[in-house]
Amino acid sequence: MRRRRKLDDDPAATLEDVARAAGVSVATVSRALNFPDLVREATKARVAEAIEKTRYTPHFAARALATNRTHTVGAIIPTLNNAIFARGVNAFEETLRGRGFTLLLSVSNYDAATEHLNALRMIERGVDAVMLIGIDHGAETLARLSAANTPLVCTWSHAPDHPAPTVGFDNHAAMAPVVAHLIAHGHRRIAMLAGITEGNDRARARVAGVRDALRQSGLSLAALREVRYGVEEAAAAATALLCEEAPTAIICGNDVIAHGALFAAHRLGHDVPGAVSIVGFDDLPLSAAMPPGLTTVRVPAARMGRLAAEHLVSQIEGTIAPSRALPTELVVRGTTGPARPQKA
Amino acid sequence: MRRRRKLDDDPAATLEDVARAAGVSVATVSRALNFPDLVREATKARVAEAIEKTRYTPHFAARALATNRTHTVGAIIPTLNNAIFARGVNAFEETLRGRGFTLLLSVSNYDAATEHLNALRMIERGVDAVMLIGIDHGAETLARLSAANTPLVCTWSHAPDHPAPTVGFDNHAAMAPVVAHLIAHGHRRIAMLAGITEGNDRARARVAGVRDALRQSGLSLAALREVRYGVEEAAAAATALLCEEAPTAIICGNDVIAHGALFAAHRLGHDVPGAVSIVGFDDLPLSAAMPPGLTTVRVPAARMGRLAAEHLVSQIEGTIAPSRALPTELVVRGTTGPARPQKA
DNA sequence: GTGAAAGCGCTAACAG
DNA sequence: CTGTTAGCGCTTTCAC
Repeated sequence: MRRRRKLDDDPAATLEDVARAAGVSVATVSRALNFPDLVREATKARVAEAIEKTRYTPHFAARALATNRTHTVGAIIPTLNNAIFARGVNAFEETLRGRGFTLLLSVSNYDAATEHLNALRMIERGVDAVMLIGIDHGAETLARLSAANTPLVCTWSHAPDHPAPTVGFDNHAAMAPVVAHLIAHGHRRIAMLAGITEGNDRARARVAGVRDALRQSGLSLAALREVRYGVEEAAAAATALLCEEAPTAIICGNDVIAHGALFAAHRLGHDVPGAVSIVGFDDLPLSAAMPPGLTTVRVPAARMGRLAAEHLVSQIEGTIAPSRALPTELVVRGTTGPARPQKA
Repeated sequence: MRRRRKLDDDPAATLEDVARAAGVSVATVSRALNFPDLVREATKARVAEAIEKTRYTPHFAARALATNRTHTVGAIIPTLNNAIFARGVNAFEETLRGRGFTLLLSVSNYDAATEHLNALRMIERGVDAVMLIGIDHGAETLARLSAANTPLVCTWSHAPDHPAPTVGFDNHAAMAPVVAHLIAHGHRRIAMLAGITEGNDRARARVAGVRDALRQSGLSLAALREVRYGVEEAAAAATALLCEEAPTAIICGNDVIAHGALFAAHRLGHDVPGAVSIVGFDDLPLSAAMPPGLTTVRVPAARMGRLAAEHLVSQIEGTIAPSRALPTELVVRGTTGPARPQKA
C-alpha cells in the first residue's frame, strides 16, 4: 500500500533521508541525536552535515509514539482574563520551555465539566504532566489523570493533605494579617467583597480566613457579598455595599474587585481611607501605582509558576517532589487607615 | 523484540484491546470512532460498550503519525503579562477548542530569536497551524513555517500586502481619529508616550499614524518617548515628559502606559483633562471604570482571537481564507478635554 | 561503534 | 459493512 507520501509535494526529510545522505543507518542518526556519546566524532560530523543539507526536522509524533514521552505539559486554568493567572502561566511556560517542554494550554471558565473535558483531551495528547489551579477538582478528573499515570500539581492553594501535590500558598492564613491590620486601626464594621466561591477553593478559603480571624477578636463580618471577576461588577456591588451597610473597611477577594470598590467609593464621594478602608488580594502592578496605592496581599504568582514547572519536571524525571508552601505578605499602602468614628 | 509494554504496570487500553473486547477488528473500532456512518448501529453499540469497559483513551501520537494531523495549533505571543494579549489568546483558545483543536502556547518576550526557536519547536510538534502577533517576523521563521506547509495567520495588525494572511486592524489609521479629536479640542502641543518600537510593528504604526495625522494639520509631535510596558515605567516617563515638555495632551501607545501617565499627572497635581489630556489604546475594562474614564481606542481583542482561530481552521480545512481588517473605535471619556490656554 | 529489524498505536487502502 | 494488512517516522534491543 503506497500511502500518501504527503498529499502535496512537500518533501519533509525523514531520519531515513538523513541516514542515506550521511551514508549511515537510521539507528546511527538516531543515536547521534539522542546519545551523542555513543557515536564516533567523525560519524557525528557527517550526520550533522546531512541534517543541515536535508533541512531535517525531527518528527514529534513518531518520537512520541516510540518513546511514550511527549515533552509536553498541560495547564488548565480558569481564565486568562484574570491578570494574575496570566502572570503565573507566563512564568510557567518560560521555565518549562527552558527545560525542553512545550505548553498545552486550555481555559475552563471556572467550570468543572469543561475542566474535565480539557483534562481528557490532554491525556489523549499524552502530556507528560498537568498543572491545575486550586484544589477544587472533580474526583473523576483526578482519577483519570492518575489512571493515565500523569504527574500533577495544583497551584494557587496549599493543602498538605490533598491527594495531589500542591505548590501554592495558604489562602486562609493569608487573611489573618489583613484582619489584624484593620482591627489595629480600630475597624469594627468590616465587610467583604469576595469572588464567587462556588467551585473556587481560593475564594472560599479567603472568606473563611477573614471570618476566623475576626472571630478570634470577637468580631464577625458586617456583610459579605460575592462578585464576579471584573471592575464594573465589583464597583456596582461595592456601591450597594457602601450605601446599605456603611462598613468602615472592605476586604476584597482580589485586586480587581478592590479597584472596583475604590472607584465606587470615589464616585460616591467617600474618601479612601478617610471614610472607608479598602484592601485587595494579589498585588497587581497597577495596585502599587494607582493613587493612593492599594493595600493588598502580595501573591508570588510568577515564582509560583516557575516552581510549579520545576516541580512537574522533577516528577517527570521520577524524583519525588514534595508539596510546597509559598509565603504571602500584607503590603500596606494608602487605601487603609484609621477607622472613621462610628456614629453612636 | 518485546518492547517495554510500559515500564510500569499501567495497562492503558489500546484500540486492539477494544477490538478484542467488542469481538471486531481494530479497523472497525477505528471506523466507529472516526466515521460512525460507515458502521452498523449494533456494531457501534458493542464498540461503545467495549470502549467504556476498557476505559479506552485514543492515543494521540499514534493517530498523528498515521494521519499527519495533530489537531493542535500553536500561538506565539510576546507576553501574557500584557492583558490585551491575554484576552485575545483566551478567546482564541476557546474557539479553537470548540472546533476540536488544542492550543500550544509560547511567549517570545518580544525577541525575534526566541520566537524563531518557538516556531521551530511547534513545527516539530507538527502543529496544524500557527498564530503570530503582528507582522514583524524573521524571514527565516516565515520560511520554515511555509516549508513545513503550516497555515499561518498574523493578528493585531492588518497588512493586505503581507506574505502571510492577517486578521487584525490598522494601527496606523486607528490614530487619525484620536489626533482629530485632540485638535478639535484646540490641542497643539501633543506628545506621545509610545511602546518600544523596535521589532514591534504595532508600536511603530501607531507612532507613524500620529505623526501623519498631525502633519496633515500642519503640526508635528511636541515630543516622543518610548516606554517599556508597565505602569511604573510609564509613570516615570510621563513625569519627565510633563515636566520637561509641558504638552497639553499625551497620546499613549497603550492603556497601561496611559494609566501610568494618568497617575503621574495626579501625583504632580496636574488636573486631567484640565491641565493635560491623556488618551490610551486598547480599552481595557479598567479604563472605562477608573475615574474620570480613559479616552482610548477600542481594540476588538476577543473578536480578533475568535476570528483568527476560525481563519486558521478554514485554512486547515483547505479553504482559502482572506485577510481580514477589523475596525477600531475612538472611545471618548473623561481624560480628554479642551486644551488649556497656552502661555504666550 | 554501527547495522538490521521489530515494533509503538492507529489509519486507510483493498478485498471480500 | 467488516476484516486484513501495510505502513506513518522514530527508537531500541540484539548481533556483529
